[in-house]
Formats: sequence, C-alpha cells, structure tokens
Amino acid sequence: MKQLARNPKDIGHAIRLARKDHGLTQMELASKSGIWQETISKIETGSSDAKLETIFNLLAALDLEITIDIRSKGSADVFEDIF
Amino acid sequence: MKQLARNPKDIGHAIRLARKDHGLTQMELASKSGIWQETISKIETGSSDAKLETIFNLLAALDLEITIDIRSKGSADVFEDIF
DNA sequence: ATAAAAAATGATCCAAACATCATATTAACG
DNA sequence: CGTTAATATGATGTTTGGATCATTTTTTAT
Repeated sequence: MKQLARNPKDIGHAIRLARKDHGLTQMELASKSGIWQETISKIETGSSDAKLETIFNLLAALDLEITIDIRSKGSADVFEDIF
Repeated sequence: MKQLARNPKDIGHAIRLARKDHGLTQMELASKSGIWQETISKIETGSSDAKLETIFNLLAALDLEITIDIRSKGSADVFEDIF
C-alpha cells in the first residue's frame, strides 16, 4: 500500500483507506490517535485543512509514514488508485 | 533525494533541503509558492505547526510530492540519486 | 571588518482548526 | 422494515496559523 498525495484531499483519502485496512472505526482511530472522531471525519472527507501535527498523529496510529520525493519520477511505477 | 518524515520538523527540514537543492532563497520560494517568507522560515525551523495546504503549496513549488507508506517497510534506505 | 543579502523574530489582525457537545444522517444487518 | 452502529454536520469557544509590516540576527560575500 503506497499512496501518492499532492493535496490535503489525497491525504484524507489515504487515511480513510488505511483506517479501513486496519478495520478501525473513526471512533477507534480517535482513541488510538488522540484526535476527535469529528475531526477525523472532516479530514477524511476533505472538508477541513488539517494541521501537520494532527495528520502525523493519525498516520502514527495507523503505522504509516511519509516520504517526500521528486514529482512524477516518471517511472511506470505508481499510477494506482487516485481519485 | 528521498526524505522520510514522521513529524512536522522532518517536513520543515526536507523543505529546507529541497529549497537549497533548487538554489532558492526563502524569498524566492515565497514568490513561487505564494507563502510568505516569514512563514517559510517558521516552518523550516519547526517553530510552527503548518497547515497541510501550506505544505503542499511549498512542495509543489519545489517539485516534490508525498508518498504515504507503511512504517518500517523493510530497511530499504534507498537513496537513489536523481542527478 | 564592513556592507549587503538572507533568515529569523516579534506584534497585530483575521480566519480557520480543533476540542467539545449535541444532533442528524447514513450504513449495516438481523 | 426497524434498530443500532458509524459518520457526518453544526454551533461555540479557545488556540494557532498565516498575512502583513517592522525589526533584528545571522550568513555571505567583498
């Protein structure tokens, strides 16, 4: 599972996917991460521009990390599900 | 250049490195990204918890993108050079 | 060492995020 | 269906980010 993200919505989408992957409800992720369920909902639906700290708290609770890399490194590698 | 980030400070650090790589001053990055020089300084030094949108504006101006991946995904500490 | 450029700091104002609680809507499932 | 769990939405108050301007400190030449 490797998700590309170029805007806040992509991050929200990736978090939702990962949460589902872990079989967690927003409420469960909330208690694992210390972020409120309502906030998670807004982030996942892209209706809020979250702070970095909040995102990292969620990612940590989902065992995810971020890699920063050069755009469109062209390789026929990652053209997965992006919508 | 491939930077791992697990907290806001890591992001700030990566942005600074990338900016230097591009031979840009904070002021130049500011005009390319639409983010104020003062804000960039605070992000790079980690003295501020930026919003996602701001970070993505900076990353876009630096031709960078983010990949979300599982932590401890092997010890692949690959630094492949791009130039 | 000095001047110039770059970066950092600090204050103000406004907008927006997040915590919090309450409620509404949607999804699951017997 | 109807019931319950899960998500989403909405309002309020506090806190903080970012724009903006002024100023200071640091870095980089010369």
